[in-house]
Amino acid sequence: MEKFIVKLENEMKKAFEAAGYDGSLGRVTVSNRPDLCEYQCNGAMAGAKLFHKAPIMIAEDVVKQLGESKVFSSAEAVAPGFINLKVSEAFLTEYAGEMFANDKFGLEAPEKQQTIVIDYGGPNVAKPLHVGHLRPAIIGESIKRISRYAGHKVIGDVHLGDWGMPMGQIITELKEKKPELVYFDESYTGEYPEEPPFTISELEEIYPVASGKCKKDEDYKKRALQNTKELQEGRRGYRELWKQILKVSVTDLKKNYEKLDVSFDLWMGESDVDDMIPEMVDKMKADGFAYLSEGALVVDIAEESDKKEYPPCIVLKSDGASNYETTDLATIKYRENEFNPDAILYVVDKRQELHFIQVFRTAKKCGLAKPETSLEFIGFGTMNGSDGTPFKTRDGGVLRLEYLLGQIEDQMYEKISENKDIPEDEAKKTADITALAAIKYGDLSNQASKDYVFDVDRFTAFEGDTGPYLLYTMVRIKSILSRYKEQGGDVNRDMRGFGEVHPALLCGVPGKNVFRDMAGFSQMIDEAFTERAPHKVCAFAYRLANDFNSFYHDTKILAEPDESKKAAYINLLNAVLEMFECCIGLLGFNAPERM
RNA sequence: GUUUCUGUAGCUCAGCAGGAUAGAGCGUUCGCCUCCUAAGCGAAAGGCCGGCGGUUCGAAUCCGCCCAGGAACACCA
Repeated sequence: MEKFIVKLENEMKKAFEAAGYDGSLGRVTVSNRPDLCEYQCNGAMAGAKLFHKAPIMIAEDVVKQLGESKVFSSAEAVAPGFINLKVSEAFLTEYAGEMFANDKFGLEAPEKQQTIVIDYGGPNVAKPLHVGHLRPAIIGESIKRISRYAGHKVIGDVHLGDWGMPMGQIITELKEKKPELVYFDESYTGEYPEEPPFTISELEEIYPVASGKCKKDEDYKKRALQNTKELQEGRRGYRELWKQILKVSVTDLKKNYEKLDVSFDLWMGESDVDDMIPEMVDKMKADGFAYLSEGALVVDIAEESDKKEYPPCIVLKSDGASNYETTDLATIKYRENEFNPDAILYVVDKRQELHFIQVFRTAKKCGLAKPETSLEFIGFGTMNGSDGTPFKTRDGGVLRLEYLLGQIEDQMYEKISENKDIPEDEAKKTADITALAAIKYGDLSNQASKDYVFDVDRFTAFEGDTGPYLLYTMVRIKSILSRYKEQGGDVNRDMRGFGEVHPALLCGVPGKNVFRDMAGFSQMIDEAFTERAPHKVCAFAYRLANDFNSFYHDTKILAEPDESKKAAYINLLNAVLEMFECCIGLLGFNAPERM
């Protein structure tokens, strides 16, 4: 079904054309002067030059045509040429009825369903998730959900860092510590044990040790490089050991992502495309794109329109080994072969932009990606502490994600248990839900590309424009609905009832605002999807919550003596709640029953 | 140095296919719980939208030049 604003625009277009002007002038926007009108059209001013006429005259001509309009209850021309509009309640009601009778609140399926691969997360195996992994997980997950809701086929890939030097380092350290392990016996030909030779916490300890030794000890580093090479070349024991590293690590990562309510369709990594590399590289050479420069195999990516010099893309290092660019290129090729996507989105730290420019250009130039595939870099900004510098623990180390999460959950728990008399296990559960909402909303309500300040105190304060505020609004609705049910009311009402909505719902300004907010839903989804902008969902939900809370404040719902009016209110509550559920679902969190 | 991003209220941020009086939240001040959860609602104070020019009837928004801060700039991912 057509978007609400489009319906308004169509009405304006007709009026412009009937008055003898260009219909394209009839663009309608939500008013920036709510004291004067609900919607506005500034087309008369834009048309002044075109038609050599004073804007106010054009506006008046158009307004005259709207006299009979069923869409607008009022339209006036205001100096210097604004057209101020209010929608008719009948029209709004009709739209709302239709909206709730349709799936997804009347959101139209896309003209063409796209296949979109989203690459987000990007954790390294054998290393715990830390605060740096929070943003890609939250933003990527939300973009994935929004894109899917918009009607597209979406594949989320965690894209593990599971290949290369760190793996060799771990093997080296393990060999030093436990040389007796069967994995290191080159003459061994039997089956390898099922049980991993380490736990996740042991594994997590090994890597920093190995990495530290590499920096100090040249000889150790050489061995690590050698072991990396042997792993990549397929030494049997190393491969088996590596599989164990992967297994233990992925199990742990899944557990952690699950806590964040973040999930991936694919758990692939850099290693998965390793065997595609030789062929890919050979072809790049044969086609004349890749050549040796300073020992490394590179592809030039400079373009005429460039304002600065771009270094070439290094496809193979001078020792012949692959690097980050190599696996990313092969991964593009893999995704093209496997999914034939319309777009591949990379939700990664914005500091990696140059790398992705290199990879994208190389992929297009060498035909790894088809020309029409949209390769998009969605860079997010740094998460800073309240002092404005990158988020660190007090002693300067990286903060593990689970500690951060736990810390916020604990604070939430305290707050909840001091406010309300709730059983302990429910309080704990509610605290976890609320903490996640606070973190996710706090992140997503800012534009992804900007750096943002992660202020634990501000998030746990949860007043104002926060996730918990949304949840609180929802909980209030749920509370009324359950009471209504206790009193014998029918809560599972049919939303089609809005077709004959009770006039009482719209007569007050707050009620009408709630309806107008909801009517903008499909427009908002459209923008959030095309602009990859979850913060639009936040802004929408926050506005709806504000307007709903005003309505809530001056409407006594359960105390309403007129039963039909009360039923209409309940209908509205159901509708608003449903829309909230949808919005927070797109943002990646849930609401508790009570808080 | 080059390129690039950012600069909006004391703080954290929206707004940027140009439009009326630049919006929120926090914080500050003042109201509102005999009433469905006050994690709420209502109101006030607080701004030469980094600076200077330009385009335009009209600029936070578009263009140019400055200033300040961040980031990236070939074999780490």
